[in-house]
Amino acid sequence: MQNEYTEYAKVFKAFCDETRLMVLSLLQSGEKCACVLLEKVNVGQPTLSHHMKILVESGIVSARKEGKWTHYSLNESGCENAKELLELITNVSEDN
Amino acid sequence: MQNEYTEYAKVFKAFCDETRLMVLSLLQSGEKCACVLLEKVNVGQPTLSHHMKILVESGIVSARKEGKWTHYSLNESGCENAKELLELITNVSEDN
DNA sequence: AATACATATTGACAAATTTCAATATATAGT
DNA sequence: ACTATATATTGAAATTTGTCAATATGTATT
Repeated sequence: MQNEYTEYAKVFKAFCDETRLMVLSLLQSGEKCACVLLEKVNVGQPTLSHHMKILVESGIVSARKEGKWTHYSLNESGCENAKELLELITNVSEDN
Repeated sequence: MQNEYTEYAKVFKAFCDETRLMVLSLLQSGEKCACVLLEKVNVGQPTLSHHMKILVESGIVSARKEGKWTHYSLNESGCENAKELLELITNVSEDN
């Protein structure tokens, strides 16, 4: 294939791994640095880094570098976009 | 792991494959039988059947058997549930 | 500049997912 | 009962994803 849905799927992939969901849940209470996330989540540092990359690339999470640290936070417009996509794909059309 | 997020992830997995997104999009205009979906989607019959199983088990789609045919449709409460989960996981908490 | 620390990248392996061919099941029509 | 049709299941191959160990990069501190 390789169509519009490929792009949509990429967004939803952000949400279909339990480690990523856990990270998102941690970010709901505000920006967190990678080292804090690492303490809470049960994976090694390179694995977390990999998941953060997926979250950032899907637009759901923002990264802010500050000295040695990387601070992550929910990207509100990215989250909005995900919600809109979900609406788009699940809403029943009027003229059924 | 194996926690609440495992269950959430299962719901989002329904949306993270482009074939499944295409099927969902087809179902937006109303119930369709598997044979109709098969014509539109670029995978073989066993593969479609596999995807439909995932969609049904995630609660996003309902199946209705009628004679030889299986008719699939969007399950509105399942879709609602998915939207609520997405809210739940992306909403920034007040007391940030 | 040397060291320590935080994070990212690479490469390899393991596990999960997608796919198909072959086959099974179930129903309808003859 | 036989045949045709629609869908499901099984088993295997191919692909993708998640994981870790090792290493690289980049920043701060001494």
